[in-house]
Amino acid sequence: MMPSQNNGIGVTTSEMTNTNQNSTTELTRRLTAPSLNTSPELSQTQLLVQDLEALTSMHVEIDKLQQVSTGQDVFTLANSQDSNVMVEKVNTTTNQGLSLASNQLGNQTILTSAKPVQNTDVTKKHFELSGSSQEGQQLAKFILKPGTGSEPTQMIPIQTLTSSLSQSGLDNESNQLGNRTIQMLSPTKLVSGSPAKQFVTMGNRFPSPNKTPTKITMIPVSLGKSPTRIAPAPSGNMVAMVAKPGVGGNTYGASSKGQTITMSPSKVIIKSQTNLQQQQQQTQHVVAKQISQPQQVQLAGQNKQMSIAVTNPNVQQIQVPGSKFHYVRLVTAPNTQGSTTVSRPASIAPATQAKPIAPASQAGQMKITVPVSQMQQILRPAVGQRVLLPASSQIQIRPTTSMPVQTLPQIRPNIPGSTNAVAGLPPGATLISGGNNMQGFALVPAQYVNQLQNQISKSQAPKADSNFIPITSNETATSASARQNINGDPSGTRPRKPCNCTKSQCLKLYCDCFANGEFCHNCNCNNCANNLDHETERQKAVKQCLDRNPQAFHPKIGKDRDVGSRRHQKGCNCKRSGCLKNYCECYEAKILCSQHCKCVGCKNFEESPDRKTLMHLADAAEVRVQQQTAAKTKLSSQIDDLPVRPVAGGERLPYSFVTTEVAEATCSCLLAQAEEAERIRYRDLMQERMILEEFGRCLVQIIESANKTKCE
DNA sequence: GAGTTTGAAACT
DNA sequence: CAGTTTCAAACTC
Repeated sequence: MMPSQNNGIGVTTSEMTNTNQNSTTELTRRLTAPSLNTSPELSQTQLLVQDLEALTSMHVEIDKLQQVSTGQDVFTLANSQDSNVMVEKVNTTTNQGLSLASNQLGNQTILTSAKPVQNTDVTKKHFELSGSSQEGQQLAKFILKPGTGSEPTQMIPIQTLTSSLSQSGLDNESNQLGNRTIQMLSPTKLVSGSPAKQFVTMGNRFPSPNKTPTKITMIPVSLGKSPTRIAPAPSGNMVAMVAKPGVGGNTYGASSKGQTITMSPSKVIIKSQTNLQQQQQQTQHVVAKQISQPQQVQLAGQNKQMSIAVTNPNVQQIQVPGSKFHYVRLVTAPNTQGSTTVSRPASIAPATQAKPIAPASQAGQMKITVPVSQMQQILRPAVGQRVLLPASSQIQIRPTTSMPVQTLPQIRPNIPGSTNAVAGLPPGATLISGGNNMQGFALVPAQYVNQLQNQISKSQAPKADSNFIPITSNETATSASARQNINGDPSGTRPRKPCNCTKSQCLKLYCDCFANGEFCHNCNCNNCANNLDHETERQKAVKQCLDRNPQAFHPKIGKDRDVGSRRHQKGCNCKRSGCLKNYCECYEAKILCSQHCKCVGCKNFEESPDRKTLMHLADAAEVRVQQQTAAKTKLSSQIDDLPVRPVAGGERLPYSFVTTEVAEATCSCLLAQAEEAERIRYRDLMQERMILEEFGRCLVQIIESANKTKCE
């Protein structure tokens, strides 16, 4: 956690080395002064830019800035007579007219230049910003303060602001990872005082899609080491705010005339109203558990769609004891290209646009649509942490290793009009009804998101639709495959067996569901608390288990590093089963006992005759099952092909041909074949095969004679 | 389906 | 850490 004194970039005002230090210092002084926002001079547009990468690639316009802040809240963006500010691409060669902070400390880089651009529109102020950054490093954040008239526009590094935050009593946590810094504000700040204090009105310009991913936040926020961003709002009087998450916090907020959205990795609060004061009363929560890095939040104007863009799926789940929510830590995406540059979605599209937010090249995006007008229907109070997911895509979700709290093995699509569509939805899922826009959507626990994104990115992102806002996913939850199914199904696709717990509330490792990090679903358990409705208890239980054994949720069957084969990590302790029954975890996992086992009378070793016998039996049984399955399939297909003959009063069904006589004749044939196979002393398998083949021939005969009958 | 056996998990 | 108890799955009848 970066101390607030460090101001996020480790640069103090006195360290600035720009050419207009005096004016910068003066502005800094004003900013940090109690009368900061009441200063007429400061009632000018100020833009806080999170990092240089954003600056060098973004194109953001903020218009209709209003006086939204008073007092010491440095997040307030004061109104300006120049109602617009535009930040454009860096141009290091034409630095002029701005007071700049320039410094570099450690791996932190700050903006080095900015200049106003010739205004073509007198209502707008343009700036060109420049700076240097080291890839993947902390970047500076600035306040842009456009001058009026001949007064030079000033730029102040964000550390000044940060410092002010601390002084103003806000919870101010910052952290950095890679090139991201996020500061946290107390959530109480979100709702206390004049609402106007806390919001920034933003315009409806958006970064060009073909530019580098934009990272502009009105207020940078950090959750742990995770970067989080809020994008400028697209239209209307947008208000953006970010606050600290936590039991009440770390909330990213944005608001427009009709809506206020506060968003965090674990919680999204959406308010819908026309009055900011009413907002506080009408807050509803969309709790996004394990949501994948909500880096960008966008809001359209009233009656328009709210957009939530979430990028970078690298999420670590954070278990917070006693917390109602599952928190996530957002971590830097592993860079597979050897570069430290963190790739980001290239654009932030206006929610009002009828175009997809992200470029088409951004495969793997998950799209979320939340028509504001239906928000009340969609968002429920924080019963659980959920995120709105499109249920129309084929989704399979698998448990991940790193997440003790996990998901169901499968989410089936919600096909509009299908009554079965809801059957496969996970616990906590909420079907969306109502407007057309919501068709095919369901609210599901957000911890499914990782896996969901994983799947989506593997297959295909849903087609671009103006009704959707993408949640980009450029990396998948890789831990999913790590958990091996102890039943020998590493794919995890096999449906999990329902548990039958009666006393443990499914909150102990006795419960397979819980032990596998899954919610109970379609189980036969009593008094189950392994679900979203008992999150607190569940969290406690998870913590308890982890306290007892940090590896409690790790797969029991792993790979032996030396041998490279699967083995039980702890080994079994069997005493009476000889490790040849499913009581034995090794045997159950179809692996041999190892030196780690403390079993007595073990027969589960390579050369064990008992084991070999069992294996043969098991193999034979398996083959038998396969053959039966194949025969059934073949038979059913032949029956399907069997033509039906119309009879008086209706159609004659195929089985009408299989009379008692025919059945008896068939049995005779089969018996004869069995005797023949026995006489030849074929192995059991072969005998079965011969009989089945004979049965097939009988069937063919039946079918042929039926056809003849039909033709006659 | 009820009752028994078994071994992992939980507890002391 | 060892002994005991609890628990739910596996197994038997």
